[in-house]
Amino acid sequence: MTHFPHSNGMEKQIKIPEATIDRIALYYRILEDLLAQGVQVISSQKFASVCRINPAQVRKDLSFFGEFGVRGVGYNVRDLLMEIKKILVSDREWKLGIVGLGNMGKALVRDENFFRRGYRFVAAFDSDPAKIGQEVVKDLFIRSMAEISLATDQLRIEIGVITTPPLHAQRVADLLMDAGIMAILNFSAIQVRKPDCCLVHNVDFTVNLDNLAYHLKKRS
Amino acid sequence: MTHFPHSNGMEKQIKIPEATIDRIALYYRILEDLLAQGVQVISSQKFASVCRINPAQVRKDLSFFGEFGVRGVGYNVRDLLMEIKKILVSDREWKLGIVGLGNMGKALVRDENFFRRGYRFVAAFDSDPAKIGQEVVKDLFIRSMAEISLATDQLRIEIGVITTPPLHAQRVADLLMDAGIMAILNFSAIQVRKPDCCLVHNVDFTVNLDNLAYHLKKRS
DNA sequence: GCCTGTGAATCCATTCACAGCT
DNA sequence: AGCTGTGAATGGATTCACAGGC
Repeated sequence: MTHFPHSNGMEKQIKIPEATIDRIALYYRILEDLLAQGVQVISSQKFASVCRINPAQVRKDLSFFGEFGVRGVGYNVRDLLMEIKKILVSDREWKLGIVGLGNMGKALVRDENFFRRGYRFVAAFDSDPAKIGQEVVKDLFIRSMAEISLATDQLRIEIGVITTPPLHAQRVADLLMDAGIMAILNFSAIQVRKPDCCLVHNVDFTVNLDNLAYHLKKRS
Repeated sequence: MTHFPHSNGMEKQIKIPEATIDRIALYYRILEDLLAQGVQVISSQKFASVCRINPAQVRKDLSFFGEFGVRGVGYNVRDLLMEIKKILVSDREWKLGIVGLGNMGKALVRDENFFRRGYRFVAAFDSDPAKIGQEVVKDLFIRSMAEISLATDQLRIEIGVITTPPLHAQRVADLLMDAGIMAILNFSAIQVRKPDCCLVHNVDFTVNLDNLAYHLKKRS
């Protein structure tokens, strides 16, 4: 939750809002587009209008991490992209292990967005004996659940992705955490119990739909 | 953003936090579990500990919509479930149309969670001529993009789901909005431009991964 | 005694507004 | 003149703490 701004070591720690991290990830994606379009320099004003947020928000978000702009000018798109890459630790690959190769699991490992952003599925596990040994995508063979512990260690898996039915999810999460994994992206519709040291993000699209439905109804 | 609490009409409008709506959706899922486990009554204290949030938060969230508990006792699980069902408008079906039947699109229409929560995919569209006519799931045949407008109207589609590549996403969103759709769940990695009247939720798992990666790094 | 419902207090995030640099 | 970086002000959301009811 805290950070040494400007990376020169000894200042007081500053709390960085969680929302800022997520927006920075968004900025990264939009800066990529701008660069592809040949934009070299952009003001917080213009950039914010592309992102559909407040210009001061952009400047404040970036200011948590350093001073990346030029007064009177704006931000160099390529440079800012590189800075954000460092902030988000997107300047290296992250190794993922996925458990549960049903429709959703398969869709995720085949989704090239993960690869493009530096996320590599290096292992896949399923409890269905019929699936074990299947090559779900080039060079990725489905392993048994019993292999989770060893493979996590040997392949240095850093983030676990759970796409099993809810009933198995807690057991799978425990296996992953026992194997030393500190971060989990959980697509199963349960709240995973976990120690404070482990990070878990839950993804449930039907919650998004409930939210949309609520607002649709309210407007009508 | 506003609501008439207790549903008797003429009180001043109260702003309901967006986060409250999302938590209410979470409560709904957890109450289903509790009911399945045979729990009949639960205090905000116990319920909050299951949800891993603050008890006052639970009570405050619910209080925006009415008084559902009994002082000195707690909340009746079945009754609260029914009340939340009404709040979230989960007491009826919602019709979805999906555009883009790649890996992710197919995984979504085959995911039984949507069905269980009352969300029905009633139409599927893709631009690939080879896919048109395919039965992607029982009774759901892929249509051409040209049919979006007519089908949306005839089938009374209420929410659009976009699972196309980013390049097509804006065009698809425009088609859906032109056809009168007021809510979109967008899985493509772009920020959709839209009028204020239309609701759009963006889903990008790689943003979740970026967030996890950031925190993993910071801790190490 | 126990637990809900809620105003008040606190905490956090966003936006304003301007000093400071180019 | 133009735009960043940031303290101060505002606006929201969460939590506290207790009055009120079972």
